[in-house]
Amino acid sequence: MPELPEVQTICQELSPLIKNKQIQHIDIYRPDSIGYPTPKDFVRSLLNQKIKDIFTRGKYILISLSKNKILVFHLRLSGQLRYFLNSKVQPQKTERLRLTFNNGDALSFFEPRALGKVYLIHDNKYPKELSGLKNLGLEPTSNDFNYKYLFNKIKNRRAKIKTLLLDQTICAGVGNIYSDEALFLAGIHPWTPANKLSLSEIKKLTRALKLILRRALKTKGSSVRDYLRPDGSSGGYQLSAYVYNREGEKCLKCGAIISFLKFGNRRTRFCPTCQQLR
DNA sequence: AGGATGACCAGGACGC
DNA sequence: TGCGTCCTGGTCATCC
Repeated sequence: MPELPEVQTICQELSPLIKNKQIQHIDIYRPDSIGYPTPKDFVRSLLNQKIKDIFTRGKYILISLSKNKILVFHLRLSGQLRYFLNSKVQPQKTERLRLTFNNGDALSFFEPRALGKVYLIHDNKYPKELSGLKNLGLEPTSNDFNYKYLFNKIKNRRAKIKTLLLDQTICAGVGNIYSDEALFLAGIHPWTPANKLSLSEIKKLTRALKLILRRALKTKGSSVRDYLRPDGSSGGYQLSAYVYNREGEKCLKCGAIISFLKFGNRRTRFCPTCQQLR
């Protein structure tokens, strides 16, 4: 799943490839992957635009264009952005959108499970389809995200800390992988009610989040199921994960068997020894 | 309002 | 092999 490190890796690697290129041709293979506006208006507004910059907010990838337009990708669970050099490749089964540039290269949006979407918006005006982007909290990698910020956001909340780490209005960019990893590193049980955490635990958790995300960024993200970098290569974080996707295996700290809990269809991995519920 | 739950979606894994 | 069923999870709508 693309979370902050994956999304930032995609952004970093695409940046030198797409900047200053002009969109010469647009193929929409699946119109309902266009979240806003209508596919017709999407094509009309996007055609012949030049790419100025690419940046990220939370799990969103934003590409700024001439005429104050911004192209926004949200990859959800399984979306991929791929860059093809001078491509004449036939459209593939899970390909949703392809932008072909003036030099023949192409940026392509793949989304096997069809939940991810692309939006074309004007400036910083967010249509209702993009309320998630408007309401994002701070990213744990930013300097403003410190233990005081986290404490203030969660001190009156009785919800499980795991749920609140996934709340994008609190921790922008954090998803299932890195919330599990950070909770392990901080020695906190994912089911702990947030208001029961001590200040020192919140400090620990803040440090753990920053450390994990930095490490994941260095290894170019986690390729567990669907995530790939724009050139099709894999990230490397999954090779050194503490708990994510390691249920049934031994804890790297204490040797206990990594377990998991479920809420809805989400799976939370943890070490029953290192992360005890008080 | 906060918290919990289910819907969305389709590929892939699994069982018979 | 082929078919059916289940699992997956970020976000949003819905309900209590």
